[in-house]
Amino acid sequence: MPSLKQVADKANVSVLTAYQALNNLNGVDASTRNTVTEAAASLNYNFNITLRDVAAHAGVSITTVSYVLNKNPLVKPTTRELVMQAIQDLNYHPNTNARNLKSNEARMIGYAWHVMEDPIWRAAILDRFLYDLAQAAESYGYHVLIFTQPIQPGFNPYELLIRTNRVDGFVLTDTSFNDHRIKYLMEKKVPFAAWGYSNPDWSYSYVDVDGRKGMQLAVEHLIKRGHKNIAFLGWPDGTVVGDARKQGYYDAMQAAGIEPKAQWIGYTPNIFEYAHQAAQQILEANPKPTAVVCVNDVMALGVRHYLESMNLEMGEDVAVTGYDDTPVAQLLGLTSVRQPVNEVAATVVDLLMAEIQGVTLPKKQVVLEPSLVIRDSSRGRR
Amino acid sequence: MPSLKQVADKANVSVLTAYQALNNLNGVDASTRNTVTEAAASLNYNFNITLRDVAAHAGVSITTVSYVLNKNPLVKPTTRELVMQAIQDLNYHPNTNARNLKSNEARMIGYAWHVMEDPIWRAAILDRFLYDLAQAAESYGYHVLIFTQPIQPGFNPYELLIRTNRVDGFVLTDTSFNDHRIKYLMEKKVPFAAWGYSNPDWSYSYVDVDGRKGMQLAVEHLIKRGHKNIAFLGWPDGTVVGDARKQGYYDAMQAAGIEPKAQWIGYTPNIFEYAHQAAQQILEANPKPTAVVCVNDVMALGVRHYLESMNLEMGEDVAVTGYDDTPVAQLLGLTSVRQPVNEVAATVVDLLMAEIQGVTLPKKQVVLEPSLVIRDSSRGRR
DNA sequence: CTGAAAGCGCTAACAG
DNA sequence: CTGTTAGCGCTTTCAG
Repeated sequence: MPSLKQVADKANVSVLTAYQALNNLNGVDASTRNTVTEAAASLNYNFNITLRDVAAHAGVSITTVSYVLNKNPLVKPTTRELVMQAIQDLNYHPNTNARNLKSNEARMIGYAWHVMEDPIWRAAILDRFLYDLAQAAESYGYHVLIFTQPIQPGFNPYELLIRTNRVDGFVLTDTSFNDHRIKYLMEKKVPFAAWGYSNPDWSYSYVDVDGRKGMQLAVEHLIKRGHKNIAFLGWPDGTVVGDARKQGYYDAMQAAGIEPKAQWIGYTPNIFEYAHQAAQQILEANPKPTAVVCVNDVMALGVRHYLESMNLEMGEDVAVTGYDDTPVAQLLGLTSVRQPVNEVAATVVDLLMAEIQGVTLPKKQVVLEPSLVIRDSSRGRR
Repeated sequence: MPSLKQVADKANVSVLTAYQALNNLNGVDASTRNTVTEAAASLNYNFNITLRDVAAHAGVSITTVSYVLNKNPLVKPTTRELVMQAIQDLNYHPNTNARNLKSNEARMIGYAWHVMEDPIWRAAILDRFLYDLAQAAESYGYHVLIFTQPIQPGFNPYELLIRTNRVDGFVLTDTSFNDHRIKYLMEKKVPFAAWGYSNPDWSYSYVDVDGRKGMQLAVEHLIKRGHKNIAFLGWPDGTVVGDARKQGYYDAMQAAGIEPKAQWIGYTPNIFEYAHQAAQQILEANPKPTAVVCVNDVMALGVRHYLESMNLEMGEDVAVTGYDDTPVAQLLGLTSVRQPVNEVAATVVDLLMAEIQGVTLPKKQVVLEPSLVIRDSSRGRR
């Protein structure tokens, strides 16, 4: 309840002096400091600088201060200056909770990630994407709240966060077909935007990186290098991401007039060791592939591992490409398809902000193009 | 301003019916739904369920509801049940902003990470640590707010977040000697806890993983495998982390009565390519090392790369160990020192919570032990 | 252009 | 054991 002004009055000094005394700044003599400290203690003052304090120090009403903070153009420039100075003097920062309570918002977006079985991609996405996401959010005056998604039936962290006004909306990644999170959020009309595509008949805000195109780039690159017997190592059918990438392989092969042999196609779960085994099968095919495009970097590393065990060299004996351009790809010289993560993050936040503000965008589905990063693993002799 | 009760009264129905009507739940006939919707519209009702609504529906005062929410034991069990039911009926969730405004807290901890030059460690820490951090925070009813640290003089995100009541404290990682963030936070008495040690004469809450011990484990393991000529590849002196690890190398060598030759010691910045070059120098020493312990996994991969270029095999021809047990280490079979990331995160949050609550812990510096994960890179013949 | 005042949704004396 | 009430710090009509 007590304001800085009351403390100042009680100590018989100015608001500014009271502030300086309480914050151990110089320019206040010891006895004054003492008087002020006692006054503060007797009033049970809590040291929070509020609008009221700034107003008292500037000699204006709190309304005026609020207007200055919110850049309301009605304020006379001289008054504005006065208030700005007072804000500086007292090092005032508005209380977010109060502001949010009043405006009924959180200026916060929620993001949770899955614990996936792919360590390197999981790591890569978190690093680059999360950073870019935070930055994009900050450009809107928002922040990112991260949370975990416990596997507990009857407990929905998304519902909890939105209903308690903790966040204004969500960003999703690693979407799947019939994604239950998307379903829930659409049903409840909760603002969200996703990185990734889900069901063709669901209309929600998302940005997608064209996986078909990415794989085409890889295959075309190999063809240009003289390869014809190009194998594909992917995941079992049914994942949105994997299926799109596989389609890209077929499309590029067809466009080049090459008939992919059935033995060139391998499917395994996204596990390094399995990829090793699958690589063996594929590379024993007849005609023998001279190149393998993989659905992601983990799989490509599995292939590399198999080649090593056979005393063959990736890039020399068999060309290999990965997908996602994880840090490992860079370290090991693996050609890989790179997604424009920065742009994805920025776009996803743009889409989410539109949702939060209730703005209807003409196009709330954005498809971005991946690019191919060529390294030694696809540079060797044909 | 209008409460659900007012809407209900105007439509001449119960609070519960009004709620059901407005949320398109079943059990309400179309005409009632219409009446309620109109009443809501005419009152400009905002669809937020508040304490007041729950109280009205349960037929008690808002205090009682608040007591139930805060598990105040004064409430009679029957009343409690009644209120719980009302909360259920209306799917009520308390507004965090209001609660935080009242209690002057944020129930949020801030975490920013550096953009470092080490991609795989950066990725690794974010993945494991951030997840564990979020989980630990959630166990206290807190959440993690992530932010970036722009390199702009005159702009201090830490100050901004704490002064605006966005967060109650911070978690730091990647601490350095004379860390300016720690200095600032200590000066301003802002609650924080760090993963990592800084200046010996600064007394702040931190958890540290004993780097000296970790390196000792690696060296002892190699000695047990029969190695004597063990080289060390580290960073230039002056980093808290690097120096501790180097000390561990010397200590373990000395304990085994081995005199490390000067040519066995290499220093380079934390860059893959440099590590490759340094490895060459070290391995041309006389007597020639049969093993190299590295200050982290990136350096170890640099060594591995050099070996490959010489047609030598890591683990077969030269034993190599890394540090940090990043995902890549796992994929490539690199023996590495693992930090108990989960425990670090949990402890750091424990320490931070004590700071926030103003509790003085008997021991606010915690040192945890690393462990050695043995893989093929150190298994081969001596 | 500036000020007075109502109130966002909640907590916690204080009084019954 | 429960209700009344005064704010937390801010925004924003509505008067001046």
